[in-house]
Amino acid sequence: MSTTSPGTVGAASREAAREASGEAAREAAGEASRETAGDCRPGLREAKKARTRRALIETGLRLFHERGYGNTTTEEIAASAGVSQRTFFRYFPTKEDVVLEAMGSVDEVLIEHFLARPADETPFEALCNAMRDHWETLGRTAMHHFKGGAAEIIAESPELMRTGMTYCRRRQTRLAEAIALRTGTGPADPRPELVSAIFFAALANGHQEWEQAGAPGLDGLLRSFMRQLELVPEVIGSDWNTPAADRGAAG
Amino acid sequence: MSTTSPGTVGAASREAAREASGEAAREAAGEASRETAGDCRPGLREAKKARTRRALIETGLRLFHERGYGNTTTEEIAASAGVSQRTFFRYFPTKEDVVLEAMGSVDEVLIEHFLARPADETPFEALCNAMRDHWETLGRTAMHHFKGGAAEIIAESPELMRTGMTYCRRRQTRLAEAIALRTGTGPADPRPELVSAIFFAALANGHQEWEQAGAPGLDGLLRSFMRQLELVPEVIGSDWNTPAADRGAAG
DNA sequence: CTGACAACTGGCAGTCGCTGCCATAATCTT
DNA sequence: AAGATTATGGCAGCGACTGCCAGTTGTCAG
Repeated sequence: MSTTSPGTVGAASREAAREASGEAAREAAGEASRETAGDCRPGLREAKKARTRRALIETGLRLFHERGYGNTTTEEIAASAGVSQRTFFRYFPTKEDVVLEAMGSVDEVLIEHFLARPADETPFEALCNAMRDHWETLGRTAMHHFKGGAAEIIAESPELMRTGMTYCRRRQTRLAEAIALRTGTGPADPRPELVSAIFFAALANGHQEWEQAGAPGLDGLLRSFMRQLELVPEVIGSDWNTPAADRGAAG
Repeated sequence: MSTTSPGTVGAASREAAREASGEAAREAAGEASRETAGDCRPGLREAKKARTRRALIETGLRLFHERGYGNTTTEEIAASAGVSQRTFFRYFPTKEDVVLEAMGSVDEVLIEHFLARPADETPFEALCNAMRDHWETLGRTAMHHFKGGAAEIIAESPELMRTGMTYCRRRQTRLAEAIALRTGTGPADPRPELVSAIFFAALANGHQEWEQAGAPGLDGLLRSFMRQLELVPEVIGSDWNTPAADRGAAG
């Protein structure tokens, strides 16, 4: 993977582990494997696990923010969270997953905005508008209180942002679920996943553009995001069939 | 020093190295640093480097194909190519780059088909059609001779295919260049990069779908690719604004 | 041809992500 | 409280990747 790579038997086991953690992420604080059905959390064990998980994420983000993602080792994160490195890797299959999971909680806010958009909007339109709504929320409220707190830390750390964008494909499924929910289609419909993939691809492009422009502030990032998103229909539709040389080079 | 870069610490240096190698890839066999300008290849040194590079790629692909990507170490590749591991990493910043570069040569064929498409087609349309042309070429000619040979090896190894798709974002720029060439726009136009990103995102989705279906043959992969690609305009355009529940849950 | 200079290479030691294994301790069950 | 589960820590180890230094090889002037 980007920062490192797998040890023993290669990529296959990694992928498996990653998916497992993906599912585990959302059942993090509940869901006994016993017959104690539903929401009742059966005990102290689960609570402790949830606490450890949260501690890992918090200290992880903090350290990433302080010394940079690449300059923070998993051992340091584990130690700062009061567990062993071995335990760290029982909670997160890879180091990136700490960032990804934090980013996931940010995505949830986006998803809420997305689901709140008027029903006459196309899924993709709703996504674009939700992005703008989301950003405003981020800029207004999140800067003040420091509760869930992932958003600001990520927003303030270009390196974290980059990590989150690099692996954005792994965030796509969660958004696809929300899209499927909104449109009412079933899990066999490939379209939600596709819109989600395109959305994130556009964001990744925007992020890259933003970095190449010298990362001119967070507003600049939003502008890049929105520009790319707005370009998508133009570029896919029949608008852009300029055979050659229309709006001059460097246009 | 074209292939390597002096890493300092952490992920940032990694990224830098990767981009450096990306540029180096295409100037692999030429370009002295002296004032001997142009195409003249000034010597034995460059030739040797090119030969080593090719050897690394060939043995790398062969070993990946034989024992799997994850079960092949960089040390084995280096040894089989007759160089040290240290030298391997002077040619390729990461192990994946071997696959990526091989895949790049496959992409070149796609790009040729793309550039050969009639001018009245939208860039995205041309891309879709080129994909189909490309695949036919792959299935017909490449299976017979074993010259450049990357295509078949990759096509026959799901693990390599997966690696290539996982990091497909790093292939996007080359394709974007071709798109810009065809449309005649300059490097400041963000649209080629965006189409390229969307194209690869759709492919990645198709690949994922294909894997989840149990990887039903290469024709199945092409079908998944094409299906996703064809869905893109439908999903982005105004066709799909089903507020809720139209074509029944479960697809 | 030769010697200075630059680029290329190998080897070593070390860091870090990540994993399997096993003994121990904590929690849950009855 | 005994026994069955499950979480944890520590250790040893693999493998990707890097910096450093010394030795080799191609290059180019004289």
